[in-house]
Amino acid sequence: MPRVSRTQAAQNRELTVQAAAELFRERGVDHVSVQDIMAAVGLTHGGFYRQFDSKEALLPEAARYAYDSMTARLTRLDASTADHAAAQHQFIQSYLSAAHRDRPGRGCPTAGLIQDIARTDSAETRDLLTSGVAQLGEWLDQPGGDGLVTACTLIGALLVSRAAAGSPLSDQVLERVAAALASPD
Amino acid sequence: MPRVSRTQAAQNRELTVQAAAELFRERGVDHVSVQDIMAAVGLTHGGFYRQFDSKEALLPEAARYAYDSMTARLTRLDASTADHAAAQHQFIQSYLSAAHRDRPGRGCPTAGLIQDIARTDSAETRDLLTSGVAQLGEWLDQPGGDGLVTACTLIGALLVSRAAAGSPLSDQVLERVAAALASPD
DNA sequence: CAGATCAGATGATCTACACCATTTAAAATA
DNA sequence: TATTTTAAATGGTGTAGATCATCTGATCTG
Repeated sequence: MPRVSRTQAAQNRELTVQAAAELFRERGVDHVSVQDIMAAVGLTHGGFYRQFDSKEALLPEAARYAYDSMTARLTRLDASTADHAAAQHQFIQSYLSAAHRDRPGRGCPTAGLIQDIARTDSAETRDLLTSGVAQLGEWLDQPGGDGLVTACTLIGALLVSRAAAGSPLSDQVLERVAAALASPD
Repeated sequence: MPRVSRTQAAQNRELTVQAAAELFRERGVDHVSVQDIMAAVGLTHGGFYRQFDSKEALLPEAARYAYDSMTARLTRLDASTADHAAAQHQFIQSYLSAAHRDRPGRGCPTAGLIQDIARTDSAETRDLLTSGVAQLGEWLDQPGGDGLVTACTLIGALLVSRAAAGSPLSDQVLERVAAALASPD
């Protein structure tokens, strides 16, 4: 059924970006077809190219959406906890949870998109990762240690845990990194 | 020119695995064609399927080769330094170097293959990563801190640095993580 | 050294997908 | 309501690349 209201069309576009943001993080850009994305929204692949220039052009938009979600999450955490240190602690706990490991689609944009961003030509997309990591690093900063280093540790641990999924090491990594980040060293 | 001596054929097979190990780490399995691999060895794509069942089947062999190289490197480092702590220090320095960032093809197998291994169905391949990370973690162990955590930090930092290549953050990450791992905290 | 073997070359097939030209009809507008 | 827009569907086209059937001739075996 062709033609939908303007607002509906705009919403469809928005939903397409969101679906891409989820699927890209889950499977990686290469393992998601335009059909997959459109099917996730309940549309057919044909209309895609009226809204976007190419599948590649969707990556920056998807990345922006994912990073915006992360920023919103950090803000929400600060609002709902006693102090920033408590927010940091809670973030680290959930970042290193099995749930986060097993659900990359709604998880950390950096962890989910890092490889696709590493090989994209789009400077815009690369900038999104760069500022996202910098922002997270600052948010994680604390008297005792460099937040940027903490961010790298979290990202590395999550990626290793995902790649090792199924083996005992996968859980061990999450536990031991959480323990190390909790103790003052 | 068809038909080559047995030893030549065996060497060709070996070279194919090595080329795949390099190309896979550089570009990721999806961005390397069977032709690319065979061309790197100086052969045509046709003969590939006499030696290997599929491109997928090459991943475990390539991963094994890459991890063996890493193990050899660690052993060599221990042999060429005063004590293990010195070897660890030197490893960390070179791991976090711009050269390592810019040359994934010969670099850390975990950093290079982590996404492809995360997606593969091959338990054998996943086991290679698992034991590789565990081994590196033990090798990096020290009185002050958990080597597995250090390994995650290194891997995360390298991946972030690669994805951010070109921006100042890319160098910053390497420097600040190196500084953090050098100081006792 | 004759016959069997098989590494590697050639060329083709088959599939998956990105991308696009065209159509349709509902919504927007006048 | 008549006209104009345009979102989305349909149905391709073109290409890349994995896989394989077949051929060739050098190497290996007896």
